[in-house]
Amino acid sequence: MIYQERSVSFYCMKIRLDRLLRSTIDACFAKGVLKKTPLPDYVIEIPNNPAHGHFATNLPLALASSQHRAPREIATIIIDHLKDEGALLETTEVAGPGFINFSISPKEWYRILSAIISLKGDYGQNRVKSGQSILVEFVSANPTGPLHLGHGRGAALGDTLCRVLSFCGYDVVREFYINDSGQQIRILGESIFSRFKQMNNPEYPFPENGYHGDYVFGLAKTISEKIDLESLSEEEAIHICTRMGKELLLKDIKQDLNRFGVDFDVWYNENDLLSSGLLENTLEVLRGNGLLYERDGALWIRTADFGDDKDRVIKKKDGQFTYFASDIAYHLEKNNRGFGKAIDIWGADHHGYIPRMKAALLSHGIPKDWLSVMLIQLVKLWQGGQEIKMSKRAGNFVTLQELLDEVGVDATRFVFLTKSHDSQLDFDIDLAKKQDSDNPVYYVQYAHARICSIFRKAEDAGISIPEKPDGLFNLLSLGEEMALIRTMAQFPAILEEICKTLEPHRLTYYLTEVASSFHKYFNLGIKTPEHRIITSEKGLSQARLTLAEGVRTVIANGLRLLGISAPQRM
RNA sequence: GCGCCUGUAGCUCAGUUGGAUAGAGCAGCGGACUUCUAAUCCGCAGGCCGCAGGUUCGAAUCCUGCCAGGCGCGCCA
Repeated sequence: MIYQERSVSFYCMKIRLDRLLRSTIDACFAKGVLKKTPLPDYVIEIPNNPAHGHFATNLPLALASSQHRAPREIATIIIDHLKDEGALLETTEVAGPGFINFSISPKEWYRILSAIISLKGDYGQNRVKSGQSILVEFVSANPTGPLHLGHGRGAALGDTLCRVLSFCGYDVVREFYINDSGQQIRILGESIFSRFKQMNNPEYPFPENGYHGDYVFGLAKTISEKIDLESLSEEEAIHICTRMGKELLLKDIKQDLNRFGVDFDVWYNENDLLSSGLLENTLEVLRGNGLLYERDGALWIRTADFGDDKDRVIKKKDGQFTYFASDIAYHLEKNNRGFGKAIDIWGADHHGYIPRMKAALLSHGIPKDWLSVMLIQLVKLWQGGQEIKMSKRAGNFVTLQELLDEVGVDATRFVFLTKSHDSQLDFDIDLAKKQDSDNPVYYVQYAHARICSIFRKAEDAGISIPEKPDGLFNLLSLGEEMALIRTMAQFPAILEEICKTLEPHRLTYYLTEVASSFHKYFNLGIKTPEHRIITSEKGLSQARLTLAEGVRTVIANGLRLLGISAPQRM
């Protein structure tokens, strides 16, 4: 068995079903009841409509054209030849245009509940990817201002992706690249210095592309209190402002991220890249491979040979390197560190850089799919019914910090993770502020708190989950109970899918579904006391408590991966 | 002009590898608390899945062409 049953029981179920189908087809070929043809593409899926069973396959439909027979007829043949020796199935039926619907025997579902209970915090893990190393670079905000909404979205997305990847067995390194050299950071220094001069001379000119945010005044004040800037030459003073401004901002950035529940393993300085000679080395290698040439006084790299639209300048006429130059060196360095895969999370406005980056890597023999770039679309901010246009340079933007003050970490993370990173996100401040009971995050958290409350009640009543509850599971016979188990069973598959598609937002939707399924079940007990979790029958209560414990486990594990708290009371 | 992303209910968005009757939240209307927590549940209403073709047993999903919005296409950072 390839998969460890304890960690991926749901997949296991699907794999067993698939194996059963394949051996049945083989048997049909051997008996001559079906023509021997190559197996077509087909799926085994969970039908939308619960009346269609737990799993359905379109195999008969897919076989129809090569068999030259009606799909329903083929479906009947397959069903007639099924040899379900492991007693996996409860029912099978031909349905619709030629699907086969399967329902799995309750015994199999109980085994999954049993696994959840014993795995606890580990449920959902799988170790298939054990050892595969992966570098995730995200946020990477320039230390020229505080983090804003867009960074928050990237942080939430990257962090949760990393949590899921490592839970699924990848060896993950989280990295923040600090653009701490170059023109932008220089302008920061000039802006701070100008604000300092303006304290005494309001007429002192402000740099044309300077940073207008209020925080620059604060930096000027802080720095000038520590250093006597007047005693220095202007050049020296600007240098100090640049260095200290960057450090102070970086400290704030780290603090904000930490508060947001996001931590990095590596803070990589662009300066180190330059001072260590890595950039120079990279250029030499490129030159050695004949990938560089001079034109119009600048140095160019032949990215067009590797899929880019055109060649790119790597060193400007004035002798300065472009950002692209250090980005190439940086990504080659990532590759040299031996990662099996790299993921970059960028703002969508950088999408034009993907082909040139991949071209540069490919020119070194690094395949295009080694690097995956996830683009984050814009976050638009709404307040008072209209959009607030934000610009970092103009200094008019809402910071992550302000957002967290207003909305809180849990709700902010949840909102960011409900949308696909591919679609723009409208963040309505008014709504976010007033949201306390309507916020979807509370819906999920409430399910957790509710279960905790039931356990407190159970304790008072002297009921607890027995050491080995498995024997009681056949008391779980309500449709809602079985549906709950089936939903819980999908958790590992959801996580696996997130790793494959790099779409963490699936997790928020899934958890909402689990919570919904539980709330529905809970509400049965309001009208019908015998459907409560804690009933007059001890065995039944214990079985239902075990089920509730499973739900609590799934929600807690899921919220942990989202970086959201799972409160005991609300 | 070229490229990338998006277009699904009044609003914000999900929708698995192409599957059966396209979903959720909010907003609207009507119900359910002598409870295990009503931050919940149930029901009603709401849709030309941007438009037009094509592929096939079958399309929101894949292909082509349009339309609309966003973002890119620098020896800017």
